[in-house]
Amino acid sequence: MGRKRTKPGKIRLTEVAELAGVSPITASRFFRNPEALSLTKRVRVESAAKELGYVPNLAARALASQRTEVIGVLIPSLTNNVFSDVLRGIYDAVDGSRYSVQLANTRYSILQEEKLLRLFLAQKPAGLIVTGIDQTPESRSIMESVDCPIVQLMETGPDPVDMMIGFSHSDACRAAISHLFAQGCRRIGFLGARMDPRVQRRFDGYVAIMKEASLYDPRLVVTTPLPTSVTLGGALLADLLTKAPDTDAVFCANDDLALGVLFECRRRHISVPEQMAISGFNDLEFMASAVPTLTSVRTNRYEMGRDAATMVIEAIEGRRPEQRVVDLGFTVMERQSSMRRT
Amino acid sequence: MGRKRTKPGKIRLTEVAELAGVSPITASRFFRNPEALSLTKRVRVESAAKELGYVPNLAARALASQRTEVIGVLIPSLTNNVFSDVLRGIYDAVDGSRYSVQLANTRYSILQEEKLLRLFLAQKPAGLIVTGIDQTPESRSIMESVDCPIVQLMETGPDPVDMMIGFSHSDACRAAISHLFAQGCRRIGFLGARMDPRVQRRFDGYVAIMKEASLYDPRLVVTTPLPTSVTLGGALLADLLTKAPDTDAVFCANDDLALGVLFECRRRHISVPEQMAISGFNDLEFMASAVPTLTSVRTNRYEMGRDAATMVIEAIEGRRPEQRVVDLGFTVMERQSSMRRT
DNA sequence: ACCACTATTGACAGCGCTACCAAGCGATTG
DNA sequence: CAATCGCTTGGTAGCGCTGTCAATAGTGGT
Repeated sequence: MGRKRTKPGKIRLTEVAELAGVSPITASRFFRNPEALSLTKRVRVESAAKELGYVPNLAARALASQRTEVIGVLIPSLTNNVFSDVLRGIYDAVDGSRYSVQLANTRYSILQEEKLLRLFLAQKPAGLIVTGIDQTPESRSIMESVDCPIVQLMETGPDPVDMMIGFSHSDACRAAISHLFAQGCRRIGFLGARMDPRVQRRFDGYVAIMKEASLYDPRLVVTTPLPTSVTLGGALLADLLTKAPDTDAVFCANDDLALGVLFECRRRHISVPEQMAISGFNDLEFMASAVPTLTSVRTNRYEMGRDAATMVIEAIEGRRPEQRVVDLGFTVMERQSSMRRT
Repeated sequence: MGRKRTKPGKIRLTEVAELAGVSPITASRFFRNPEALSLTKRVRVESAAKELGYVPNLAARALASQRTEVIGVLIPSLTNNVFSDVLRGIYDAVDGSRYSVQLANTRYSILQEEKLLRLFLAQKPAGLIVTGIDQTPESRSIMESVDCPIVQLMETGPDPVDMMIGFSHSDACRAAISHLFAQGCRRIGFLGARMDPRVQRRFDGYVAIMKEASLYDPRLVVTTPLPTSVTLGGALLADLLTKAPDTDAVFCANDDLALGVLFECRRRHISVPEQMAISGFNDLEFMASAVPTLTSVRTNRYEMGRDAATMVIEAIEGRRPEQRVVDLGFTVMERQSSMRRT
């Protein structure tokens, strides 16, 4: 004999089936596809399960069925407010479904992402949500050869692996710069920290529109690979003003930087927006209540997470969405920090 | 016969064992306890596994061993910066170990927490990290009857279920109020949002020290069950000034509120700290770079998460920590927003 | 040389559940 | 009235791994 037998107190599917007077396989079906049972058996199994307090053993289920009910989520950071909003959306959509979330943090490394991807896929997740469209070629081909639904998050672009939900960072940045143009700003600086692919694309949008207006000047650009922070926003503005003292506006690649810029302007007695217009990006909650209120680009982060999870779940259950690529758009929230003409 | 046989391409432990020329059980031991093997077999199994690209099937392992390598984490919110720092600590400590994190969000509901706890424990996690010390009696007895290590996070208190790591919110609040006393403040308001148990204990500390100084006045207290935000900080200050126009300082139960108060003071041309001293709580990054810089109580959130996860892992592996209750303390970061006498 | 003892290794029998196939059954059809 | 169909139900045989125990090999003491 192998080992000591199962602890007698343990409720297995067999016990439920016995109490309900059906075969184990029928009881099993009840939990996976109740409609397949006749009404009488369905009721009997249900009450038996409730009476015994049965909880399915997920490990056994996964082993026998070669599938799990786990949705893997790969995000680059847990700290960034942007991702916590996205995550909240994902968890809200997944809670209440039969699925659960397995979260992993790539720390902005696509090599780490590739590693985690392999790890996830070895456990046969039901679905996958990944951040961005800049996977390694290996990651890409791993994802393409896998048979679970995948959503790429945060950006839109050509050539989705499977599904995609996000918006155009480049266009969003262009819209913010256009707004600054309309306010009469010409020497518009670009501040960026942690140049991840999303920030890079915002930067591309900035360069393009500035060049189109023949206003591009490399001295107006200050970026750093350091992680973003409010303090850093102040430091980057200081750099910018050293390189280009005639700067009349700054586009900050995220809102933390914008807040830091606002504080730095106060410190230096630079009036906002008269001497310096400011635009942030993401429209975090505090932007609307700063003094002056801060212009930003609203992105639909919560919705992005929620809809991504919903798309994955629908696809798992065989209901593929009509459109594989969803653009959630953005809105330039024009506020005091950039309103020169009113 | 039951079903179609395993897809031939699939690498199982058996294949690894075969290639290495050992029995499957020996190969199995290699992955769980390499030291138990002789050097030769260890090397042979290792290279065989690498050559075949073997990845263990966790479902099978969990089923056979009746254990998992999952650490369940229950937190009340994904949005709050405080928890994202804690989570980052947890993930940092768990990444690189054999364990993985299963995260669930209680949404500040202890009933939800109880439900999730049952769900987790049914899957036999290797360890558990829960937030706070205010579980329902049922949750409490469930946790006590379970045999995996458990860490309670965020607070210290008597009577841990198992282990505990945090600090005294009441003492931390008292320390901040003492500092405001030392600066000559007497009419010190308390602003609180989302009155979760931690905030409640900060409030208890406030009431106690104010009463000791015979300065307690209910008109100085403004709280709301609404979730916290910067905007809300401004609104709460407005309420406070209506009820108690002679307020000369505010203690904000978190930093978002403090930032909102700062902005509201600017809006109303109330000078900080001369007319109004401000203290926040948690010491988020932006506090040090606001203008004026904002006083806050630094809490060691990242360390809390990291150490909690480390304690759980150590305990799982049989190395119980000497002290079951760890107090990580706090530091009042005295900054411009409260420095009246310099 | 013999024995107790430890360090390695292997055989066996499941862990709890589900995929696959087939059988039972009443209803429908030619 | 037999053949057919669709729906429900059950039997069988694993899914890939590990706990338990026994067997074997190696060690040093007397």
